[in-house]
Amino acid sequence: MKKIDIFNKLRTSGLRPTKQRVEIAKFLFEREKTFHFTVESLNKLLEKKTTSKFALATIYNTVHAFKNAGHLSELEVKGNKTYFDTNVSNHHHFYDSETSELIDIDEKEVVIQKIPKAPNGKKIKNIEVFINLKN
Amino acid sequence: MKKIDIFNKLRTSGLRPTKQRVEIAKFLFEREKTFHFTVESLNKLLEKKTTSKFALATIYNTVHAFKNAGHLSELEVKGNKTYFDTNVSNHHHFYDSETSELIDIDEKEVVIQKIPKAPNGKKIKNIEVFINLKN
DNA sequence: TTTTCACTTTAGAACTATTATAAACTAGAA
DNA sequence: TTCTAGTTTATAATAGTTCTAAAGTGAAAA
Ligand SMILES: [Mn+2]
Ligand SMILES: [Mn+2]
Ligand SMILES: [Zn+2]
Ligand SMILES: [Zn+2]
Repeated sequence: MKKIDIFNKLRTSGLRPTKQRVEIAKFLFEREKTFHFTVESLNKLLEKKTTSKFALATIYNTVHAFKNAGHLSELEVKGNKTYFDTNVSNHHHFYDSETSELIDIDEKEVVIQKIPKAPNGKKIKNIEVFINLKN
Repeated sequence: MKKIDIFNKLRTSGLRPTKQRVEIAKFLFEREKTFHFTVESLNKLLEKKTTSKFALATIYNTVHAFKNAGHLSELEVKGNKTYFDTNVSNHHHFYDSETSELIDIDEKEVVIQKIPKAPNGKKIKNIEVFINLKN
């Protein structure tokens, strides 16, 4: 994803392409593989990989703006920190609780044969499968 | 589960059956259906349903002691609070994010036909399925 | 261009969930 | 009954996140 695309991505989301947002967007979205992170881990990586520095509040603001724009999704992971995912399609995860490492599983790699029907007047929105790993 | 059983459950877990532990254990374990809760919700319910009062730290201590003893499991739910589950067997959940309500699904109610193999030298510990609901 | 201003960033305060501390209390062995 | 390790408790400390309001800035309008 090139700079012009980052600009468009931000603009079409109603987000002004500020210096900070562009740099964080490049870091998050210009990569081949899915990236799973917490605000803390993102902050550390940005400190390491870029010369600019960002207020922690800006990282929170930006990550939430991207999430609200549909460019990031939030993950359910044990512990008190919020995890984010650059893969916003329906997909599943391997999870290694010892290393807190998450690995994407494409939706098509998991086939479910049988599930119970949704309770009362509710419908199924989506299904998430976590495969917990050990050594 | 009767009082004597609560006493045994605590004793055999190496936990002294104190007034507080017995009362919390009765509240958590003397019920037909699975109970999903946060420390905050448990605290409020204990205030309402019992005459004794408990220091918040005691509720944290007790819940963690029960978890370490294998009487409670921890759940992965979006948000910053830690959820606990009185069902410690492998099972799945319906989840309604609007009400934060969790409903148990027995392991046998979900049949998975195909999953990818675990990465590198790792093995699959268990599989958790979350069925997200909408109205 | 320059001006203007709504939007954004920022440092720090505030807030919320959780854990640590250490003094007072207590279950239960002796 | 005495004794003590284990437990409870109030409170402080910590960690993750959100709020606040002042300073800065992108970009539309003049
Ligand atoms: Mn979490
Ligand atoms: Mn959580
Ligand atoms: Zn993912
Ligand atoms: Zn459950």
